[in-house]
Amino acid sequence: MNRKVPTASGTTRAGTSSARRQQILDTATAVFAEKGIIGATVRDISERAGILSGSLYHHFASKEEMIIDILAPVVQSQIDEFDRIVERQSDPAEILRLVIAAEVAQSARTPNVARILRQDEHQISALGGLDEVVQHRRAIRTRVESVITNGINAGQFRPDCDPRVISLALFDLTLGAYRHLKPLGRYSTEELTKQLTAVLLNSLVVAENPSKRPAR
Amino acid sequence: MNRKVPTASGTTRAGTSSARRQQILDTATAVFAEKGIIGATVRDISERAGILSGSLYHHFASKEEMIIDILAPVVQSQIDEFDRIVERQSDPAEILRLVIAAEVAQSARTPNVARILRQDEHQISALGGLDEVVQHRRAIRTRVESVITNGINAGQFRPDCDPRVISLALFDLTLGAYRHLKPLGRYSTEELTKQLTAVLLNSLVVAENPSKRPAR
Amino acid sequence: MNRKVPTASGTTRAGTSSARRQQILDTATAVFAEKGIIGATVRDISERAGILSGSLYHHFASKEEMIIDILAPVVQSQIDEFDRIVERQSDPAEILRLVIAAEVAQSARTPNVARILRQDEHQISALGGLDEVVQHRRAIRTRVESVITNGINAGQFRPDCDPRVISLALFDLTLGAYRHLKPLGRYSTEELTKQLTAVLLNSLVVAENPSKRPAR
Amino acid sequence: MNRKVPTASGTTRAGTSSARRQQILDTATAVFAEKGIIGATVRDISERAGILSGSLYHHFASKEEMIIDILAPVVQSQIDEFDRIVERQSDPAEILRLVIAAEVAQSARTPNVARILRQDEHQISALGGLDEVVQHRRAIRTRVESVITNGINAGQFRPDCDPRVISLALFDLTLGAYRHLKPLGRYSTEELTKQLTAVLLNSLVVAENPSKRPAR
DNA sequence: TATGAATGAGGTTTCATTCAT
DNA sequence: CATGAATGAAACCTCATTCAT
Repeated sequence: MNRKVPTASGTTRAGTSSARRQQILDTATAVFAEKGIIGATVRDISERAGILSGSLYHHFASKEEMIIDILAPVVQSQIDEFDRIVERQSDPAEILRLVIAAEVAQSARTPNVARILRQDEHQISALGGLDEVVQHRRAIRTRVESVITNGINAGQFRPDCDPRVISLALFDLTLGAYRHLKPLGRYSTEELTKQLTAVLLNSLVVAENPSKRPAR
Repeated sequence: MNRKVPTASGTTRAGTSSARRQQILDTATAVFAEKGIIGATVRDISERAGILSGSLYHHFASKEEMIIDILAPVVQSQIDEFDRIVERQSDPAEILRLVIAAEVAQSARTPNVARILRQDEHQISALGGLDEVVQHRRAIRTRVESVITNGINAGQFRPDCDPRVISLALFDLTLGAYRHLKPLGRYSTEELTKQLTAVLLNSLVVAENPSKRPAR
Repeated sequence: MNRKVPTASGTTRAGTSSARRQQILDTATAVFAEKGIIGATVRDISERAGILSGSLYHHFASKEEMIIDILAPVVQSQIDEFDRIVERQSDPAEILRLVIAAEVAQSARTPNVARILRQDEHQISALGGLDEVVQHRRAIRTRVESVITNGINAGQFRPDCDPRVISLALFDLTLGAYRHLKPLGRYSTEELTKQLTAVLLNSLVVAENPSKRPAR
Repeated sequence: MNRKVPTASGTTRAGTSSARRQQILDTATAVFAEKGIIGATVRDISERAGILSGSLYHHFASKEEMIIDILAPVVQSQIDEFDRIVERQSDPAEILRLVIAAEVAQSARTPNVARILRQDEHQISALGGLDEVVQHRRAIRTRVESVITNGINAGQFRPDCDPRVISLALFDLTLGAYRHLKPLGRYSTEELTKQLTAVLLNSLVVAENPSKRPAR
């Protein structure tokens, strides 16, 4: 029981990770995205999963556990991705470019989770038991700030840009990416990445000479 | 906060706009901002207002009415402001600059409302009875999109920028402005406006020649 | 609001101590005694009180609070009584006599509470939030043990009596007193006290001479 | 524990008395004693038995059947023992002495069952299907009362002792015996029997002359 | 206007029990 | 015999709202 299933992260918890469980989790993700973490009732989820509400508790200890199991792997993978990026790259501009690409890709892969993270930021903070998730997200933001600061100190980024403002902007914009992406929107991941990279980096990188304008 | 706007709609019902009513509304705004529209209970608000929960209903017909009375005037004033701007200005870049400034100023004036609009976007859409507010906000966004399209058509903005992306980005960033502003943050309204204008316009405006780079 | 009503102890809590509250509390005491702390549902209580189950929560924060508010004053008064006794008396036999009388009197005054304390000892220990009550009861028992030990050391009580056994016996018997008392049973408080005193003290007191046999 | 008594009734249904069944029953007894009949869930028991909760129902038709199968044999053996005693003895004092000894011995043999009988008296009465057990226990008490009455009528016991009080006291004290017994407590069965006999009989037997005091 | 009691619908959760595999 | 998924009733509790005083 509870063999470590590759849930895209090491977040396997109490509940068994059966196929049914994952199926319910997917349903729940959609419902949470549609109605919000609080607005979505356990009955909403169970009905859509073709189950009685009490039966959910065979798979999950609580509504909160469902939410954690939905969000934690994604946030963890964001951190992992970030780690991989800064491991391979040292150029601040390049790092930011890759971070934006990664975040947009994540939004494309798990749009419902992105929507939840964006819409229910408040409830997530207040939920208790999601402290880990919240802290992880804060951790990434802080590290992106550092990257920007490094870029400024290296003379590569404009000194009049506040790293905190830019960092928050980066996540504000990439988190909302799901609104533009297929199938709902008209953009592919790559095209949207280009757009957002342009918005965020053009304002940041010092234009040494016209031929080297960073984003097109 | 919340100068007596014509209430933007016929939503004013039972309660006349007494001083007490406004005082409760201010308290409610703070509580909604802190706990979210759903998370904040009528009792939370009444306790903070030094009143019993039942007594709130002498001033407001429902929790929903409170929310409407909090949000509608602000959103209406955003529209009015926008109207005033496009009335006086025709240059797209200049319009965007002024819109950004206006939005940031609004965030500075009513930070709690900004926080509510940002955090509870979802509940606001789903609440029913706030359709007006929701439509107003959508209306502004559409009109900003038009302005950007005009700029592109006029050759002033880059053709590879999607007006919808930029428009959403503009509101994403300005709505979150309250996080940087005093008294919580370190920025004055003007300084933050400069930062955000840089982020948004640098990527947009065609750099005809170096001496004309739009934002510093 | 919440003026300190003389609840027979200092246990006034969050909920207002209105007349209605006390009335509900009395009803609840009867229901708890009949069906047991767990067996009695919030609906059982509210129905008998002529109220909807949700309305109980206007008066009490939780079922647990009800239980605490029922038990704590009685247990506290037991402690107070015990304090008063040992203040005035130093003779161990006399103390025990008075303790037995006090416990029986308590059982007569609040038979339902006695029944709850006796029947739901287990749930009370496990409930959490009743630690105070549980510890109080344990405290009295320990102090009665000391009194018995003193009696033994003074040569007044038989040395082959275990204070712990006698102490537990004393509370076992007096707690069950409500079963014999009017109106349910056939005994008055005084008569039953006599009976139980006989049972407990005859075995304890060293019979110095026939004319001084302790209980009749 | 629980020698294969003829089950005292026709309650044995689905499960044959396999070794596994008895093993689960022992586990259940411990859990019921620890958490109480209601507090102990079927899952608690099954977990401790290393089984899934649903699988319990291959051995028992219901939770109630488990309880019956735990309690009935013990209560039945108490009755049998009592029968054996009154068969051989006619002296009321001697009968009581032997009854006390038998009850304490039972408490020593099956302390968990004793604890259940003592703690969950209420739930047992209310459970339905345990009527037999309840009636058995009541039957013994009534018969002990008769013995005491006989003793009074014979001039052997004090006339001012109420048989009902003494009878209840006897079972109150012996049922609680498990609290004093090894391995938890410090007493052997014999020593505790002596103590309790002293408490109960000293108050009862008419002291004809000092040399004949009944209990030491 | 304010109070305080009450409503009633609905929320999350628990748990004994059933049953196909 | 055991599993694991599911059931369904019922438990405790929340909360926006109403209303007599």
